[in-house]
Amino acid sequence: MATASRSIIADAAPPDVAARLLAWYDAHHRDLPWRVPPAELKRGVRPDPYHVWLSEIMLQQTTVEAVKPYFRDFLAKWPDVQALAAAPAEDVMRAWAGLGYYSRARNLKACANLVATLPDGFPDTEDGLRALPGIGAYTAAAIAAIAFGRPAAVVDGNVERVTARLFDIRTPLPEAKPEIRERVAELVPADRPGDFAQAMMDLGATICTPKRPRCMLCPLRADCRAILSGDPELLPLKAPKADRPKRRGVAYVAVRADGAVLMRTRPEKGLLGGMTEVPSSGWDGGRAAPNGRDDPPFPADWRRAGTIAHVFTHFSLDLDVFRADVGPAEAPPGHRWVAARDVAGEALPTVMKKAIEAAIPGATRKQRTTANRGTI
DNA sequence: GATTCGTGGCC
DNA sequence: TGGCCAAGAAT
Repeated sequence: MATASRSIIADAAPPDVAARLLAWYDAHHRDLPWRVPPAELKRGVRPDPYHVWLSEIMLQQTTVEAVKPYFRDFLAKWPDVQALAAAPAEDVMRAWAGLGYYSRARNLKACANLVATLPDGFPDTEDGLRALPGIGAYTAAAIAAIAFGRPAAVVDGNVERVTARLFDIRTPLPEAKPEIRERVAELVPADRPGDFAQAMMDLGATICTPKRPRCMLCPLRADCRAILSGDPELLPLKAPKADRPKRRGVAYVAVRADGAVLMRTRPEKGLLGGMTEVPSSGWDGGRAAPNGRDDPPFPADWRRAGTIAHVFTHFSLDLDVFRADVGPAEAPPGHRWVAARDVAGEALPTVMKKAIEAAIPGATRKQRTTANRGTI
């Protein structure tokens, strides 16, 4: 009888799933620097689209804890999109250094430049947002829902996991994405789409976690089909990942008598695009260990300073670091001498900080300077 | 659809 | 230790 009565829409979710999730969110939401909490939202406070956009770009494939200090720093430096648009691109890259996925910073700057010319600022629709650089399907939906109250289906990794478990979807990712998107779209409530999106993500981050989900605390426990028909932790299924090859390279840290370090800027596109590096060999896996005689930026008494290991998304790198102490010299074409006190302020990706630290301990540590000690 | 693109924390 | 994962986008 019960089975017969629900047979027409046998796999539809109960109509009050969103309401129960929102009630949980009201009580258990995370307090985040870029978030307008539900109580304030109900009081009429509107999120700043610039804050929402900036945080969403930073949060792409990046943990909340890693983003927090960068978000605060960016807001302090550039309080609105006009300020960011007016900033030199190099300053933006320097501020982004360490956060990873550096094309995000380039796209961020390009997007700010564009939005600053629009009379109404950020577009308030999913399609309009989707057309901007650095904004894909997820981010467009997230900004549309959170900043503008649009009923968009916001699907990130958290939502994929929660939804796959809620509906016991056993199709592996990424094949299951369209089905998941449809399921989420059916759940989005008309009145609080932004809070719903953030509630799904908070649930995924704190309760419906990848490992050892805390199902006993889950507000959707009664609705979850993975609990009934299996082990929620096993979902979502995922296609096997490509292996991560090992590569090796050589980095050269040339130190002048006054402490200046020889550096250059990487090409705009590709790995670590637009970021600062010390001269180095290619990082091809085929190259045998440091035969480095041919690679140094100029002949000198290069001495091994150590080897650093670094893991990128698609390869692991062992980098042999050589150091040479040299006298006054012209920087080779495409290179520049960076004064000792300015090294820490360069747009150094983490792998380069490691390499420089191996040759000059303490060189990349940020310290007070006369430039920032007295001001502000 | 498959690749490329960082980094740090966790178990 | 090494694999996994994190509010994905661009090509």
